[in-house]
Amino acid sequence: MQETAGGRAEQKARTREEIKRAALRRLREGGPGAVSVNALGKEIGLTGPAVYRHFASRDELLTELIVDAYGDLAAELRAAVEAARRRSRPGRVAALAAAYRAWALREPHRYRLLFSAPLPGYDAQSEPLVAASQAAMDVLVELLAAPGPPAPAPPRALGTQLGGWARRRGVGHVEPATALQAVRLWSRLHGLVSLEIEGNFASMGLDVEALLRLEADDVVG
Amino acid sequence: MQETAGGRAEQKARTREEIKRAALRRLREGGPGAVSVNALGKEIGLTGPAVYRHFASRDELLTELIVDAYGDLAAELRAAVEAARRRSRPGRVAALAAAYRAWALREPHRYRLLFSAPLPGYDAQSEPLVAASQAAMDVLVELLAAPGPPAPAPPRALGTQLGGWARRRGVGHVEPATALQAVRLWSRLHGLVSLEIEGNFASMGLDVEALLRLEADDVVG
DNA sequence: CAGGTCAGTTATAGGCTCTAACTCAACGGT
DNA sequence: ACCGTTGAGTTAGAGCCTATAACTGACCTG
Repeated sequence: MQETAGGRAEQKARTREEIKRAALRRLREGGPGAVSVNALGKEIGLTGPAVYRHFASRDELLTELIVDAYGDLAAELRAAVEAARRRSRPGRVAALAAAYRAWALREPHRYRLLFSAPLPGYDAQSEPLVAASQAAMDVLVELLAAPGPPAPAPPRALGTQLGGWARRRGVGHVEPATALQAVRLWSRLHGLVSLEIEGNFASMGLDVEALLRLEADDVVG
Repeated sequence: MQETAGGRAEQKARTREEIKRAALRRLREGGPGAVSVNALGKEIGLTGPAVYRHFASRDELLTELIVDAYGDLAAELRAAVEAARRRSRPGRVAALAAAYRAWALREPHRYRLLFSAPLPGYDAQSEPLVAASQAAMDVLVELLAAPGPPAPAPPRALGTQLGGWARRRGVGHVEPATALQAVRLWSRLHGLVSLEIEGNFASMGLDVEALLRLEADDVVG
């Protein structure tokens, strides 16, 4: 052991990462069912139970994978928006949409992890998960909150709800109309991309990219 | 045994149904992970292996649950459209959207079964599954193909793809523009409803019904 | 250098899917 | 009316899985 330098803490961190890498590998190759604690241990030269020194349970490990995935997705979206910063507002939204889809197509196993509860009594409402998810949502909100043509006002009741949400989240300056755009964009992205990933468009020979652009453009007007 | 009349075939059919009912019960109460062949058997007074006389594998059982669920959903949508037959076209679309959401909220465990692969190497592309899924999609297409204001034409390439799809499916009379509306409606419904079911709107206090109406109106309006 | 900490081990409990081998009641042909 | 076949049920067991318990031995600290 101790091929690389570092004390116990560093070694432990390295092993944790190694386990997570193995988990992602197996997730990619065999789906969530293939991510078994025993198999992960074996894959990195440990026995099964040893893994429990690093993760309290399989749930904890998967939760961490989910949080990481949200982080990666958010970073990718942020980068795409940044790269398109010279383009028009609709152009930036289209760039974000394309990046969203590209990430999901590149890592469908991780995208699935985010949006379909992989566990028996899994709690998607747990603190860190909600936080991670909202961090990704923030990218959309920020982009849409940038100066641009005024968004159509939401119906009265929805407007109140969206305003309340923005206030509770500490972004009270965001207009309800903008928040509505963000929600619409998010749900449209997710709808199209998740259907595509699960193969529901496979038999249709559709250019989902074009469809996505259509839907994204329609959100920002 | 043999409380009710019937020969071996009828008895067998009854037991199959009983197993499926137990599976739905456990699915509702404990998620996909709780649908174990052993537990199902016990629940209806059999040993675990006996269940394999009726279903070749757990996969086969789940596949049948999925096909049934698609059927139920399609029937419900059809009924909603029928009940709203006196209303305007947008009114009928709104009714369908509401019915879609209502079904999903009433049976989230079954909705999840439809749209998130619950199994290791599950094949969502298998013949019966695709057929069942398209039967549900047909309800949307039929509704939108009914006489109404002309839908905006899709971009050239998308139009070609949608036309080809309609032709291959034997509904060549359906305009590409109509097919596009169906796909947009479908993906928007799924996006909103699946996010709602997974709790992603929970912290937002949103009236998803209103949001859904907005999105549906936007497709036909 | 003594003592504690902790990552690893083996053994084990209890669950799962699914197969094998067997039993025995009901059905159908003669 | 009998008797062979069918088939729905049984128990036993292989080979996975998650997770815990008890133990070992290397490292770090005082």
